Amino acid sequence: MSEDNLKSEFLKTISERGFIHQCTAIEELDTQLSKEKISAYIGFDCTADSLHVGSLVSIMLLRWLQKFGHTPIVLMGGGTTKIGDPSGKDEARQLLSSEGIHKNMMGIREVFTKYIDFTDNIKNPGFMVNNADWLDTLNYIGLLRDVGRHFSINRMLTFDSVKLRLEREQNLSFLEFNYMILQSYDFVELNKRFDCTLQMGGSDQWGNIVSGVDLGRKMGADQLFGLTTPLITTASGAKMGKTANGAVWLNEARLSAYDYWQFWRNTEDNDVGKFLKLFTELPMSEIAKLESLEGAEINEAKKVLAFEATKLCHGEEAALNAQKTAENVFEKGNTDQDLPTKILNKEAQSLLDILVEMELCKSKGEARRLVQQGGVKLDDKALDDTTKEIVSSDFDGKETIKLSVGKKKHVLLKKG
RNA sequence: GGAGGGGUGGCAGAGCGGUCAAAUGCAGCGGACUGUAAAUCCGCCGACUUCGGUCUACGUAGGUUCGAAUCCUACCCCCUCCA
Repeated sequence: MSEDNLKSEFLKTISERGFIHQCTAIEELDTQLSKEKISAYIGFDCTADSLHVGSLVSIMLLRWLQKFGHTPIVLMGGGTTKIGDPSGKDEARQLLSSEGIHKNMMGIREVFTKYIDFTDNIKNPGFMVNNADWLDTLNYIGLLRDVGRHFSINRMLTFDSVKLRLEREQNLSFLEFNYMILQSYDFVELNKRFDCTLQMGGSDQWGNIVSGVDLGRKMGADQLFGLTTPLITTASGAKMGKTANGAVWLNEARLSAYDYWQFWRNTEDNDVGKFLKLFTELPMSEIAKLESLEGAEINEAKKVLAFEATKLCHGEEAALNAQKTAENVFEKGNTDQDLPTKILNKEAQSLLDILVEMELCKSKGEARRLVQQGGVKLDDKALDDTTKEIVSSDFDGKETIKLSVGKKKHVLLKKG
């Protein structure tokens, strides 16, 4: 079970970069991986039309897999999303319609094309499959006889996903109880169809994955393997992936490249090394150097992290732009054309309205409070008048002025 | 089917006729200190407001009362035990 003397390049790399939490039969898997190229998959829910950084560990894992010549399979949970995974959830999720699921799948696909090569130009192109393709047409009796008989209720009750619900006195519907069976079946089906022998996923998926491995053995599939990634938390213990504005999405429409860059730039000191290993492809030697920076110097490492992570997600150009904008705004205190801009068409426009409209505040009450507390600045001068209107004299002859909330949220105002 | 317990703000969890826009903790936001970090301290944290107030909220719908998150009735949902 040791991770120290791995032979395969893939496992060696992901191990030293901190991707491995648990793994079944790691030695056999290592042997297989060093002998031949395999196919491996990770399943993704279609509960939203984009993915956020919470899934980024999995995405990077598939990327590494492809880099080492193996074939990454992205399994879209078009079928299982209709069920809802109870793992890690206190309450049953709302069920989604087929149309909603389809729309979400399209959005997620877009995110993946940035990390995985799906084109035929290489010998191991990745591909996406939708488990609705086989789950939708399953026959109940058939499933029970072929698959259901291999599952022990006694055993299922011991899995965390189920146990927690029971212990916390939260309802667990039969529908959700079946999720594990379907996910296990997915694995066997993927093995049959594409010779897929490895399922990866987050540590919360361990139970589901192990079930799949078991089911494979019982149903006479090839030997299957499972590998999970650790749950990534920040050094202060919070689940990573939240910012002022909510989840950190991976598509531009949901979160701009600039905000994405900012998210990484604001990493806690103690996380920089960990994040560089997981979310960039920089060589380990370079990461070690960056990691050893101390005090204010570690900000340089954070910039590298932000640039590399943004480059992967939004491209090099967007990453450079974000970096330049940030330098202008934070280090030089200037304004920058790349900030979100609001064009003022009216002679005088209420400050509170602008704050809400530009999503700097959720309500006018909040905006008012913010002004009273000195959190709103116009060209770095704090405002204290809640009835203020922006008029042309505020521009002081300039084309644009900068409106800020707190230290990190900035917006440009422009005369219309 | 029977008996009991319960549904309160993003979450957890008090309140059990007026002093309740609802204690406390967590999360979040602003300020101070800094390095766009962490920790710490201070302030805020339903909506609207001409800052006097107004409105909407304690599962849903009615009722009692001058007054209800708090009492009554019905319904919905959840939990536990029994069958």
